[in-house]
Amino acid sequence: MPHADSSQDPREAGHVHQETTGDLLMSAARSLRRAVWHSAGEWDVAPAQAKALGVVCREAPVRISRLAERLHIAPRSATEVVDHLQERGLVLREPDPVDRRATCVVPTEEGRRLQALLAESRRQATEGYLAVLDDEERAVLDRLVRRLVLAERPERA
Amino acid sequence: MPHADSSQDPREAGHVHQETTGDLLMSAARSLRRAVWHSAGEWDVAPAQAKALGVVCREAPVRISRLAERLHIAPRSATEVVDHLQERGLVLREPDPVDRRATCVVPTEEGRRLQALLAESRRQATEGYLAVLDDEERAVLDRLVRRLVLAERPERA
DNA sequence: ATCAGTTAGTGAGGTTACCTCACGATGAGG
DNA sequence: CCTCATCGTGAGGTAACCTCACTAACTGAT
Repeated sequence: MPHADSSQDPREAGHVHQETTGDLLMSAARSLRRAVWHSAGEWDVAPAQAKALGVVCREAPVRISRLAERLHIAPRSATEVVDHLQERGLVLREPDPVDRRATCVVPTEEGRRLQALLAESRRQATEGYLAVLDDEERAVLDRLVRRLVLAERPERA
Repeated sequence: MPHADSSQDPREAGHVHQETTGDLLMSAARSLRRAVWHSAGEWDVAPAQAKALGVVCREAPVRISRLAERLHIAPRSATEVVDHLQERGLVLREPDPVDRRATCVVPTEEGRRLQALLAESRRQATEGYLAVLDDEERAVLDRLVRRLVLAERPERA
């Protein structure tokens, strides 16, 4: 009845072997996300904000509605993401010159610098996480997960 | 400047090709999570509740503190998860016979039935998502992601 | 038996990150 | 001009987590 010593609990002993490929895929991704999140710890940037900053730097000037699409969130929520980034001096709002209803978001110099640091830390964390696989295995994994992702967005091939 | 027609935006054309293995892994997992979530839509169960119900059914009777460990959340939060499951008649709280401070959570018949349905729907959604890969590719993917996961929990091998 | 330290669950209060609805300003097309 | 649609955001809300504090109960030493 008590679960004081989980390392002796027979119900867990073979747990990894019972996990399906799907479970493992999600588990691996979760671990990678944690590694990436942890690697960016010194800059205190939430994942959603980091992602938004990345979109802004890549697609500037970008409308808030467009940012919402890219982040898969409601436009109202994208407003708040931009609020936070702007508060930190990482982005600016500018009027859209061709449509006065719209607002364009652009990165500041500081925003671009932070984005570059975050991208590098993300790259290193990923590299470290995948280091358990050799070059060929990584190439195979890349091919397989790319297949999965492309199957969902064939128009992007 | 305007992004009205994103399918014509050259900045996105080669996007998938620029994505790293890590990005793709996380993207694939996200899509799988969405597929699983969507497949369970008719039962209106949040992912966290589904996961908790699974733990309760597998390890019953299970203490709330143990459940919190398994869910990687604070015990206080596990209390609320159990509250919600109990409100839906899916689990019951019982006194722990060996420690009067503790509470054990057990599934109801309805809870077990729903868990079985959720597990099957999860299995089917995963199967569907991975169908784009042939048997051998799936086996390779399984092996690779299992390597990644085991590298993190070697004591569970 | 007593006591100090620890454990278990939960009330109280809080935060984050999302959401819907509604609204004013603006644009497109008839 | 008018109707309908678009854009961003104010107002208000929820889910899912958290910390802190507390009471009840347990453990082990004396």
